[in-house]
Amino acid sequence: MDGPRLADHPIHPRHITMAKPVARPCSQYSLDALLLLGQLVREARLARALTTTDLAARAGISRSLLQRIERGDPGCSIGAVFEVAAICGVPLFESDARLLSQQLGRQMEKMALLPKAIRTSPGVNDDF
Amino acid sequence: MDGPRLADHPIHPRHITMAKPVARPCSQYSLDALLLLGQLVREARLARALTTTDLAARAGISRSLLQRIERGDPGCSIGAVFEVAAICGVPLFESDARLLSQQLGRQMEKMALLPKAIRTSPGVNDDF
DNA sequence: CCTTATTGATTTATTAATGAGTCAAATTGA
DNA sequence: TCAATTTGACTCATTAATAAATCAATAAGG
Repeated sequence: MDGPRLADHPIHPRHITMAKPVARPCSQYSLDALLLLGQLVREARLARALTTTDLAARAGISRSLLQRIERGDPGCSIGAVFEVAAICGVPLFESDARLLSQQLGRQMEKMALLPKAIRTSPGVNDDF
Repeated sequence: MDGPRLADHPIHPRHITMAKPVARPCSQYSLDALLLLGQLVREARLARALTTTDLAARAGISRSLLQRIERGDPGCSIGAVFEVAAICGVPLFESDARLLSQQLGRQMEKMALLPKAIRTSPGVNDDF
C-alpha cells in the first residue's frame, strides 16, 4: 500500500490553476449584484481616499476580507459587507439611516399582521 | 485536580439564556438593514405561499440557514442571502436583472479610469 | 527617477458558518 | 375540535470563512 500515489503524477501542468469546485452554487444574477456592490464599495473608498488597510480597520475586519468583498466574493459574511458599505457611504436600499429605521418599523408592524405559517395544499404544484 | 468544576455550579438559572458574545461587532445601522432585508424576504416568501423548507430547497440551502437569514443574522454568507432574495423576488438595488447587468457594465468601465492605488499624506488626518 | 506606499495574491492556523437532525410549540384548514 | 403541517429553537459534526502574515508587482508623488 505504498506505491506511487495519484498526487505524484499530476495530470495538469503546475502553472494551470485548476478551477476549484465552488463552495456553494450561486446564480449569475446574485454574482452580478455582488460584483456591483463590491465595485461600488471600491469606488466609494477611493472617492474618500481611504486605503484598503484604513477601511478594513474602520470596519473591524482584515484587509484580505475587504479585498474579497470588493471582488464580490459570495462567501463573505453579509454583516461585514454591509458594515463596509455603510462606513464608506454606499447606500443600502437607497435610503439613509433614518429612513431605514422608519422602513424597518413599518415593516415590523406589517409582519405582525401576516400569517405565521404557510401550508401547501398536497395536490397543488406551484412551480414557476 | 479533580474537585468541583466551575461549570457544575451555574451562576444563572438554566432557563435564562446568556447572551453569548457576538462573533463580530456590527453597527446598529447594519443590523437594521439586515433585519429589514430578512423581513422583506419573509414577506415575499409568504406572499408566494412558500414554506421555509421549500424556499430553502430552491435556494440550495438548509432550512436553518434560511431561518437565520429571515432573522437578519449578520453571519450569513451574502451569497446565500442574495440568492434567497433573488428567488423570492426581493429587489437588490431596486433594479431588475437587466438593469443590474447594465449598471454593472457601466460601473466596470468607470472603475477602469480610476486610480489603482490611494496614498495617504503622512500629516493629514482624514477622520470624519 | 527613485523611494515609499499600496495593492493583489498567496498560505496557514483559528474561528465561525453551515447542514442535518430532533423536539416542542404554534398555526392552519377541514 | 383535531389532525397535519409549519415553524422556532436548539445540538453537533463538518466545512468554510476569517485573520494574519508574507512577498512580488504596481503606482504615487516628491
